[in-house]
Formats: sequence, structure tokens, C-alpha cells
Amino acid sequence: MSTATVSKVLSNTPYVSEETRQKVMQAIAELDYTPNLVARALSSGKTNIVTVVFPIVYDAIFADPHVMSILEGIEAECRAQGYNILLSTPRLATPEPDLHYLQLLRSGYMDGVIAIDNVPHMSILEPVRREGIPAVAIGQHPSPFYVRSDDAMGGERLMAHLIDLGHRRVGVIATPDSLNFSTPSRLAGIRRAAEAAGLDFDGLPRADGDFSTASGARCAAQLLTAHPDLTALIALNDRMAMGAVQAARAAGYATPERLSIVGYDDIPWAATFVPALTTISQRAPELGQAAAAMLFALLDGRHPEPVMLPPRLVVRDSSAPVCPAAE
Amino acid sequence: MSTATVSKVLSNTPYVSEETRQKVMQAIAELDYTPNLVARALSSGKTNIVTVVFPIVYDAIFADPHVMSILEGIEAECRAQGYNILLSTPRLATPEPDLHYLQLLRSGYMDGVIAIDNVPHMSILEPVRREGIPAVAIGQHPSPFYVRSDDAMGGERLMAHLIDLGHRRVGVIATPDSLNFSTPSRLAGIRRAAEAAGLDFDGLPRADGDFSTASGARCAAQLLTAHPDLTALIALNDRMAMGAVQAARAAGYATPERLSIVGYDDIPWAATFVPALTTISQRAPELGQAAAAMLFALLDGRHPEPVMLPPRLVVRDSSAPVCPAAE
DNA sequence: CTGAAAGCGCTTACAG
DNA sequence: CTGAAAGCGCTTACAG
Repeated sequence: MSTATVSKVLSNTPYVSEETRQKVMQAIAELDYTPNLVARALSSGKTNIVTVVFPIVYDAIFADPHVMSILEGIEAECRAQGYNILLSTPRLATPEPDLHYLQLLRSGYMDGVIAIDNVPHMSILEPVRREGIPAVAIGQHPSPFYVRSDDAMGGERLMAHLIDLGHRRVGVIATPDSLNFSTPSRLAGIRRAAEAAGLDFDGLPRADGDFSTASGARCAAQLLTAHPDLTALIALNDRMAMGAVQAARAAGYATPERLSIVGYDDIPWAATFVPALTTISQRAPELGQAAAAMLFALLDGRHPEPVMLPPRLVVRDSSAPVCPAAE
Repeated sequence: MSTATVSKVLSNTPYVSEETRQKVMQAIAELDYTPNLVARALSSGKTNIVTVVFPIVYDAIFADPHVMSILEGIEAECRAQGYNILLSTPRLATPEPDLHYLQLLRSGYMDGVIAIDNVPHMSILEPVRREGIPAVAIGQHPSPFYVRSDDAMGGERLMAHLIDLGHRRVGVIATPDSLNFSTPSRLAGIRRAAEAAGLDFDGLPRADGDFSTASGARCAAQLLTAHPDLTALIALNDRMAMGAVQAARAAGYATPERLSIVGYDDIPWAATFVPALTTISQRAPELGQAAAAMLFALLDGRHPEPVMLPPRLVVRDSSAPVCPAAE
């Protein structure tokens, strides 16, 4: 019973007699043998490890519930397939490349990588491609294999929801396009819904924040001061929407009675916020799960199709029919 | 210039002539050489990988901001020391051990592990010890090397804060002891502060939830119905405190004017909640950072001392002097 | 101070 | 169907 034979049994090679297979399995059970994956990786080139890359633009990636939900989906799929997860959070804001990250990519430790790649500034997958490592992108950076949330559809559904409720004087709380690919896409969707309803999108009051709660509050205060007759605010993420609710309340606008406010992302906290937030769910765990499944298909030699996940409108308490008194 | 020599230069072995060192360094730069860590791991037994273990009791570990803040601290220290992070989230609720987890531990992929080990039910570090892998625990499970937050001190500070504000009729929103080691510890601290002020801890109204927002709301409603004259509520975590604020409001108790409510953990969301929550910060990133530093000391052959981190009281808007009308 | 040799624990053609 | 041999890319005594 050579090590070669044991190896064959473990890898389910055909042409092993049932008898020796039994003997090997029994010995494995008796000795409580578990293969050394490092040695296996060196000889076979297969590590059974996937690297998950979450670039850090400013900070606090670990406090971002949306990112963590994606990780949850990736983890579930990896666990189901017997893969382990190596976590990498390269810094994106610095001008020079992240050496720690580049070194990891060349370590030989991974079979493939899954990366959130949605910041226009630069693609974190570029060095991965240079190494020839199989990769799938979650986001809009060009990539042969990607999983995306349909942000335009999300923006459209969110705006259509407000229009259905009778709102026409809607303020937009966005961010500069350069912050994230999702911004221009969501805005394009909002435009589509607005124009379908005969509204002039470019005439809508708009203020730009940076996705933070504080910036949402600032934008709302600014919009309501300049346009006291707004009946709804649409924010490009939940945190800005929550800041907006608070600023609006401080300015005497009750939500949703006087002013509807909607967000985007459906972070866990949106459901327990008061009022519970009407928002768009990107179905983050499914995004992560699909990305992992796509990578495994790739590693399996298949050529998977890109995935575009339609987001879901989640109607809760922060939006209501336009207030008659405000008309 | 043999591979052995290159290896010696890379590992900073003494007894290498300055001249050959220069030559090697230049060749490395020219060829853009990066060592294969898998091969290095197999021959040296050192992987430069640390496994971080977050056991999943019910679900949603990735949505727990406290856990993610710990991860943030671990990541910072690992990056500074040039280590990579393998993430493992074994299931704890099932009766049989998590095979995926056990297999990972025997894979040879890690130099050491850091685990959150604070659920009384069982220790997730037990199989790690059986393998003889260096480990540090974050939590109260017995371990030669651990980092803990001083939960008793936290409970004491939180209760002392309410007492300082004049509160004596305080309701306690806790959980069963079996849920987490932190519960009995925090309660012990609350008892200490209560008795120091001449209050009968066992006479304080108490209701048990499960750390969820909904359970906090339920407990608050229950406590206020049975004891309408309470002037303050102390919850063992922020999410229950936030649920309590909402239930109290629904029952006609304004916070903090009529009823002070305090939480524990200082999750990011506590600061933007309305009213901003008075709470205890466990300084989670420092907890993670200290745990990683302790593991590296261990791997370095040193014998680090356990760490007990004193928590910090964070006073915000949900607590106020006892309402005169309520007296 | 430098390099040849063995070895880390597997897998994979290859021969039998 | 089974096993001997080479090799994955390093590190580490050991000899020179």
C-alpha cells in the first residue's frame, strides 16, 4: 500500500480495485489521517484556497454591512465546495501599489480570486490578471467574468416607486461619479423613470454627499432650504437616507407624512430604523454566492456566463403618498 | 549563486558576504522574483498565515459589527507583520463537530489561530489545542493565552453612570447566562455598582432577551407594563437597547426625558441612532490588535501575558438625570 | 562565506 | 490494478 495508491484513492482515480480501496479507507480511519494540503498544493498546483479581495478606499470596510453580506454569500458557497478563504484588503487610496497585496498574489497560495471591483479610480484585479490567476469581479470594472447588481434598474425602480406615490418634486442626494461606478448607473435609472413620467431629470434639485450619514444630513438640509416644497428625497444609499431623515425632522419635515425619503442597499439597520426605510436590496449574499460559483466553474475549466442580478424594491415606512397639504 | 545562497540572503542569514548579497538582491530585482510561499511553507513549516475563527452560533456573524471591528484590528496587526488571514466560521450549533473546520486545522496551512471563544456551550479552540497549534482566545473560555474585555467593569461603569444621574428604579434587559459568557460578567458588574449605592440588585426588575432588537423591544414593553415607574433601562447590548427605545416610545415613554436607556458594545450605528446611545465601548479593534500581537509573540517563542482590556463608558443622548416628575 | 544534497508530504506520469 | 521514481520550489544542516 504505497503513498501513491493512497493518493489515488483519495483523488477518486478510477482503476483502483475495490479491495485496496477498502483497505486504504480503513487505514485512513484508523490512523485518523488528514492530508497535508500544503504538500498537496506544491505538487498538484491546487491549493483549495480562494482569495477574497475587498479594497479599502477610505477606511472601515469591515463596518460596511453591504460588503459583509457579500462575504457571507461567498463563504457559504466556498464552504459547500470545500474551499478555504484568504482575506485581503489592499489599500486603494495610495498612489503606489499595495506591496503586501502584490506579494500575496505571487505567493502561490490561491487557486483564484474574487474581488469587489467597483471604484472607477483603478481596478484591483489588474495585477491579478497580470499574474494569470483566474478571477471574477463583483462590480463594473471590465472583466471577462463578473457578477453585477443592475444599478440602473435599481435606480429606476426606486424613482418609479416615488412617482407611483404621486411625487414629482423629488430631491436627489447623490455622490460625485468618481466615488463609485454605482452612482452614475443609479442616476441613469432614476433619469429613465423620471423621463418616463414626463419629469425633467436635469431640473431635479441635487446635492452630492460621500455615502456617509453626516453627508446625507447635510445634503437634505441644503436641498430643503433651497427647495422647501420638495415632497420626496431619493438617496443613493441607506446611510445618507438615514441622515436625511434626521435633518428633515430637525427642519420640521416629518417622514413619511410630509416628506418621503428612500435609500439604497437595504443594510440590516434599515429595517429597524424609525421609520423603517424604503430601499433597494442588491441581494448581496446572492451576489457573493454567484461570484464564488462562477469562480468554481472557471476553475473547473468551464466558461461561465456573466451574471447581472436584478435588485429588489423593499417598501417600508419611509415612503408614502404625496402629502395633499404640500401640493 | 545557488538557490541555497538566495534563500540565505532572503532570510537574512548572517555570514553572507556583502558582495554576494548585493548580487542576489540585484538579480531578484531584475527578475522580479517573489518566493513561492507554498514551497517555503512545506520546507520550513512556516506558512505566514494566521487563521481567524469566528464561530457561528445562530447566524449572521458577518452582520455583527462588533465581530467585524475585532477583525479590523486583527487585520491591521497581521498586515503590519506581513501575515495573511485565513477566515474560518465553523458552525457551533450542531451537535457533531464541524468537519470542514477540523480538516482546515489539519491542513498545515496555518502557523497559529485567533478565535472568538466566548460561548459557554463549547470551546471552539479545543480541537486547535489538540492539534498543538499555537492559539489565542478572545473571550472567557479557559486558555493560557487570551485577550478579554473586562465585562464586569463595563457593567459596573454603566450602572454607576445611571446611579450618578439619580436613577434607582432601573430595569435590566439581559439574556440567559448560557448565551454568552459576557452576560453573567456584565450582570456581576451591575450588581457591584448597585450594591455600592445601597440598591438591592436582586430586587431590580429583569427580563431576558436574545441580543436581538426585537427581543429588546419585547423586554422593555414587558418591564414597563409591570413596573410603570421605572426611570431607566439597562440593556446588555446596543441592539436590545435600541429596540427598547422604540418600545418605550410606543408606550409613551420619551428617551431620555422620561426614561433613560443605555446599551453595551458601541456598535457604529449607536452613534447615529436617535437618541444617540449611551453605551460601553469594548474597544473591539484594540481587542483584535492585541490578540494578533499576542499570537505573534507566541510564534516568536515568547510567553506573552494575558490581556484584560478595560472598556470605556461612552455618554451620549439616551441617558439623563432622573425625571423629577417620575419621582 | 558558499554550494551540493537531502528532505518537507504529497501527486503524477511511467513501468511493470 | 499497483508501486517506484521523479519532481513541485523552497530551507536547512553539512561539507568544503
